[in-house]
Order: sequence, then structure tokens, then C-alpha cells
Amino acid sequence: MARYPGLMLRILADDHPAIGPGKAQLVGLIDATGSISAAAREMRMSYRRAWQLVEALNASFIEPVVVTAVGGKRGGGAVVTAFGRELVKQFRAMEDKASQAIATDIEWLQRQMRKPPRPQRRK
Amino acid sequence: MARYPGLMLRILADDHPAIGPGKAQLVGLIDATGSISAAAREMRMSYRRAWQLVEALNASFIEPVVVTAVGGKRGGGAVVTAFGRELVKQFRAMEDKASQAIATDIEWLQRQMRKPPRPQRRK
DNA sequence: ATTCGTTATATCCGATGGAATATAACGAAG
DNA sequence: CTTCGTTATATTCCATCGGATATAACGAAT
Repeated sequence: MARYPGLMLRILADDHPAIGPGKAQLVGLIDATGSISAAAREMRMSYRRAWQLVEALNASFIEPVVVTAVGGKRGGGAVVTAFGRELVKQFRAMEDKASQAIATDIEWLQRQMRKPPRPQRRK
Repeated sequence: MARYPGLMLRILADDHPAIGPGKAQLVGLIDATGSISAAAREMRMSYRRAWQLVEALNASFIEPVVVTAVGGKRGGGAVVTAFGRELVKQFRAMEDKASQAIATDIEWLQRQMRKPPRPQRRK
């Protein structure tokens, strides 16, 4: 999910996550597919969850991030607003900048990490 | 919990959080108090949880972060290793650098945020 | 030997989150 | 008016997480 290995960045609003890697990817996929459900399918996420994330996004910001239409041709759909696109773009840029800023630190840190014997969750 | 308003940074090992704001704070408190349970009390965290986090930290890195002693004077205690101190220091430095690198972006983003009507969790 | 506070560990339980499922509403296309 | 795929919403179920609690082990100090 994280675009940069070893780094996860989230932007908070009042200590609650406003946008992070997951929402950014979701909005990107909605933009690509024109549908919340299609984006959810691609992320192997339940429609309900994806819809909740979209709801949270729209509630977090002044301008809507995703606008939806119900019924009609192909049942409806979802469109990412210009602001939504800008939001994702900005967030990706932040990931880039942050990653650059601490790249050497991350390398050092990862050199201190134990590789194999990490108890991973079962499939 | 996040030291910088609007930013949360986590360092991942194989997509699992190796260190983040919570563990960093916990290690800092263990260093200050010399005890896992005292640190947990200060963070209003159950001892079990704190102990699990310490276990995860020690499992994530080659060198131990916290070493513990059982029994004896005052029942035992926990000591943050030199590496542990360095780890926290490095992580804090990463937060600083990342925060600086994206400060203007965060300002822009927060200007787009809806302030009051965010459904906050109940106490 | 007793005391004491801590680490270590197990067990139980409640809250939370998310998946799965079902259903309704919708509106353009045919 | 029927069809169709989607949004929207409620309901149910289950896994996971963490808090609460209890207990054992420990070892220095008394």
C-alpha cells in the first residue's frame, strides 16, 4: 500500500486521519474506473468500506473529493472532482518530499532491522 | 500522540509498522521511568499492551531496544539500550525532517479542511 | 523467610472494524 | 415499463484488538 518501502505518511485533522496511502489509492482508482464499486473490487475491498472512506473524505474537506450519481446509464457512477485530483496529487508530492528528506535515515534504520524472524500474519 | 500537528509518520518493515509515534513515546517513557509498567501508566495504556509493543520492538531490530530485569530491588525494571535511545532519536529526527519538508503542503491542505462538522468519537 | 514491585503470562470479555449479505432507490437505455 | 449496474443503507456475523484481571516467577532488601 505504501508507495515508498519503509515509509507510511498520514495527514491528520484533529488527530484523525484525513488522508493516507489507502484513501489516496482509492481515489486514484475511482478516478480511473469512474465507480466506487469497481475501485473497491480492484483493491479487494468491500464496497461498504470503500463507500465509508469516500464519505469520510468528503466530510473532511470543504470541497467534495468524489461526487456520485445514482441510477441512469450503467447504474450511476462516481467522479473525482478537480479538487480531489489536486488533493491526491498533493499527497503524493508530500510522500515524495518526505521520502527524499529522510531517505538516508530510512536506509540506516532498515540496516538495523531483523529480516526473517518477524512473525507475519497468516494468509 | 503525533508530535507535529497534522502529520503522522511510521517506519515500516515489510509493510508492518516497526516504529511510529506510539512506540517512540513509550520507549522515551521507559527511559525516563526505568519501568515498563510505569511508562504504561503514564500513557494510560495497559501493561499488557506496553509489554507487547516492547516485545515487537525487540523482535523488529537486530539489537535489543529495551532490556528487562525481573525480581530484585524494586521488583525489577526495564532499561533502554544505547541503540534504543539512538533509535528514538533517529525517529524523532525523521519526524522533524519530514515535517519541515512538507510544511507548506500541510498548511495548504489544512486550509482545505472542514473544521467543526467532523463527527468526533465520543468520550 | 517475608516482603515488595516488577516482569511475564494466561484467561476472559467487551468494543471495534470490517466482511458478507440483502435490499431499496435510482434513472438512462432499450 | 423493464432492465441493468451502481449508489446507498441496514443487518448480521465474525475476527481481531486491547482492557481487565489474576497469577506466577523473580530476586534484592529487610
